[in-house]
Amino acid sequence: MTQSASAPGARTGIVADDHVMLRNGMSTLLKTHGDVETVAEAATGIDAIGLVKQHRPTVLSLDIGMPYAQGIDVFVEARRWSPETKVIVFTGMTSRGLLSELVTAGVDGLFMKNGDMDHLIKAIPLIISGARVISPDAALLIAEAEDGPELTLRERQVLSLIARGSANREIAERLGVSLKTVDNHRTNLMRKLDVHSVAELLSYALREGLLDTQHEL
Amino acid sequence: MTQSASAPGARTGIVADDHVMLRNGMSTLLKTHGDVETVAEAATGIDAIGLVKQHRPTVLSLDIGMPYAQGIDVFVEARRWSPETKVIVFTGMTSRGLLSELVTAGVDGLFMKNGDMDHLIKAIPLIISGARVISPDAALLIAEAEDGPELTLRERQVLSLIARGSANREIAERLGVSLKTVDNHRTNLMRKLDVHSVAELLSYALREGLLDTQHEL
DNA sequence: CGGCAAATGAGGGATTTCCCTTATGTGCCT
DNA sequence: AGGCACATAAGGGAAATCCCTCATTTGCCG
Repeated sequence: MTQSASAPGARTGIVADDHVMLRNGMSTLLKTHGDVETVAEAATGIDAIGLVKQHRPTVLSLDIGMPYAQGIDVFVEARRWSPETKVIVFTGMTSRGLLSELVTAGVDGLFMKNGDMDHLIKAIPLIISGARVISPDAALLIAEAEDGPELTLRERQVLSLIARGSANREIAERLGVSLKTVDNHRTNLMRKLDVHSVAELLSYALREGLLDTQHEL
Repeated sequence: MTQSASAPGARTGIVADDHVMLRNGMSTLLKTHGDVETVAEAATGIDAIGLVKQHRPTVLSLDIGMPYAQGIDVFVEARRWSPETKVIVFTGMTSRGLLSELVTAGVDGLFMKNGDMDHLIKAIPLIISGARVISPDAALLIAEAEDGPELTLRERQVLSLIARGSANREIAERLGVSLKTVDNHRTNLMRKLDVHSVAELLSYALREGLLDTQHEL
């Protein structure tokens, strides 16, 4: 805002995605519609954080489904090290909970990879000038999350460990509580989600992005 | 082969992927490195099959992780309706079994989305002139599959049903066998895969693409 | 302060897994 | 004909699950 806009090279960008082709596409988009020069690319969450720390770019385009460091953590870290960077999340994940968290955490843009590209294109200049834009498809998914069941912190922890293949006893040890307590959390979890087997539980955890499909377990 | 090669517009392509940006990228690549004009795009497996049937293009670029009609079936159908079309699979799926099947089924090119793009770029002209090219990273994954455990038909069926959340009793009914038989298959499955819980079993099924993360269950 | 949600823990019972052994029939390959 | 993989089925026992009820402590909010 203190700088006039059209000076070449004034705006820098970092593009983080594990697919080269998408990084190229996003770079082009940023350049064409936002006059943003991509100065670095990252294929993992950790790299992305490091590069943001180093370059403090105008814009960070971020996929939150990358190997090593995932989900909302990458965004939070990036923001911590460079609060003025506009963060655009462009992702294929459809986890309602995760998208919801991202919005709450304060991303500047949220767009789905399988969505309409026009939304993104039109939003780029707006975001650079300070607006926050959530694409319609993402907004729809988030709206669905509102009326979903709410899990407590402990329940989410237990669910996550179940999903990773731990038995109740292991979970009890890791959380430092009794076997019976874990059993109770498990029961409550299943009641809340209206499921009746580990597999169904897993399916939920998967949808909500509580599991890393590629690397965990 | 009966036509000389460099006439503009002579080569047509169809690009199937559920992400617009990747379709754009692939179209550009095909045009630049293969003189292929993309005549249609598909975002689902069903659409892809329909379009191939209709256009019978020189090249089909295919992601095998799309909604509606998945995996190897899309390739098989495409080949049935247009046997002379060169099919390049460009995917993010890392299922060793699936990749292996694709090669056996006879795809002309196999490349990973998170791999090095140069492999793909260099391969495009080769594939058009009749070569079959499997990228190094895909080849590596397939090699790993060779010394993996082999599951029988029944075991795969049982695994798939377990993964979808069915209890042994349901599986027994659906397959029309005794509860004990399912139990036995389950035991064998776990021994072969060296896992000891449903969650771990699920993890395997997921890695191998036996489950549709997006739409099943 | 009373009410309430969250987390903890236990009792207890029905059901299901998990995993071992043993056994039969079928079909395919040599 | 013999060998072998596959699918089928059963017995049986240890362990884990699923799912009730009940109770205590903590902390927050009006």
